[in-house]
Amino acid sequence: MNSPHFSTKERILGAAEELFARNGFAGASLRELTATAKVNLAAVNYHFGSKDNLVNEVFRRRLDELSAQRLESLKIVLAKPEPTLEDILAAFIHPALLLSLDKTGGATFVRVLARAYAEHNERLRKFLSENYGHVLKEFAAAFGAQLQHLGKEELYWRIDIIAGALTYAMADFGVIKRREAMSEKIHRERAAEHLIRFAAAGLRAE
Amino acid sequence: MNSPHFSTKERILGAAEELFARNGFAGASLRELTATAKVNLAAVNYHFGSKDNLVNEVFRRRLDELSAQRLESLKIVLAKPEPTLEDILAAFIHPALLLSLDKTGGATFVRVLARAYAEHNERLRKFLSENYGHVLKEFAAAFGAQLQHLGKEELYWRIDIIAGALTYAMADFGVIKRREAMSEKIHRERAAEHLIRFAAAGLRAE
DNA sequence: TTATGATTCAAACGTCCGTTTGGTTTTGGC
DNA sequence: GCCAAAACCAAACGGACGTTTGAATCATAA
Repeated sequence: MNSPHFSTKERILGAAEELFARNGFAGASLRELTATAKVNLAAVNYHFGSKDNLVNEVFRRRLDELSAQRLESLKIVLAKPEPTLEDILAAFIHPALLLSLDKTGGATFVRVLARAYAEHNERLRKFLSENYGHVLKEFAAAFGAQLQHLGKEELYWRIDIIAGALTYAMADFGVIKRREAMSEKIHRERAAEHLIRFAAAGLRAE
Repeated sequence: MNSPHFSTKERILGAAEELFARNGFAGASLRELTATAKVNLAAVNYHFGSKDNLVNEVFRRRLDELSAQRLESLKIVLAKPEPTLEDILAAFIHPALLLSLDKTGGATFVRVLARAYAEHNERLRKFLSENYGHVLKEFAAAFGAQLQHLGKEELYWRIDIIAGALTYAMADFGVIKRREAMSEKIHRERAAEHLIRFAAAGLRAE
């Protein structure tokens, strides 16, 4: 991860992902972070301007790709003659599943994402909303076309809850440890399937 | 909440619950906390020994009652001739639902609980496991009696996931704001119903 | 080779943190 | 009303924090 052939910026981002996942944004200090990344303490402010902005960039690095994959999957699904709710949900969930199974930090990042949810951090929310809000909007439109009886707000927060449940499910939470890394993939795929069924029922409710 | 007729300890616990929910454990400083509670800075260390221990006591105050209610509900359910998985799940989930609807800080506490999940804090986990692990154990035994084909570990982490999903669902997460406080109660009750169905299916799976 | 901009570095900045101290005030039993 | 214990308080402690500085080092194009 932090091998010397990675650039300083990349080593910082990698270490930040690890430490933010383990200790939270406030709990991870730049001193520990730069020590982990094997860079000078001043490097974070030199390359990223501030710790706050480093947090943003940690998200940007992963969410740019995740959002692109979601939108691409959505586009494919909507091209079908009669796309189902489950199809649209899969377009949203499967890219996150792939990310959580990624071996180069993606799994760690999913935990960072879950932290962001728990933190209710206003500054971070604004950043995420400004930069990735359009993805939620496109999915909301796709769901809305299938659920015309639902109000716009109602629809939005249902999608939001699904995003939260997904994040949580992928983030390896809980008190008890898993048995083997082997079944991790299968477990996550199962979780995604359950989630899709659950979310589809939730969306159709009322 | 922090009216003068509450004791210093109670005012500290109330303010701690609020600030831990809003800023996290590391993010909430004792200076802001004691200012909110309108007590002297030294009062936290005088009454609770340390900030870490204050965190423990915030949990103890609510979880003692929550655990007792869960165990009582479980006892009643197991006295029935043929208790279903849904019955047992309801015994676990309904007390948390009641807590989340409580108007004197319970709703805030549920968010603190969700933070604890996200934090992966080893010290806090140990405290929760030592003090409330027996509740999970009793429920695991009840579920196990109905699901004898499941391995013990498998069963445990399924329960754990349910606890996580419940916590998340009750914690008011998500990016989008709710419409009215009025429908809050109904929404939560619906969420609990969905959760019970979802969890029952998850437990029966495979 | 030299000049220039980008990068790294050790050191220090001021601020805020959790905690401790020592003294003052309040409380409750006699 | 007295006194010991409990509670409260202002002030200070050392340490860790994010950030800034200015000089040293590196890379690279002229």
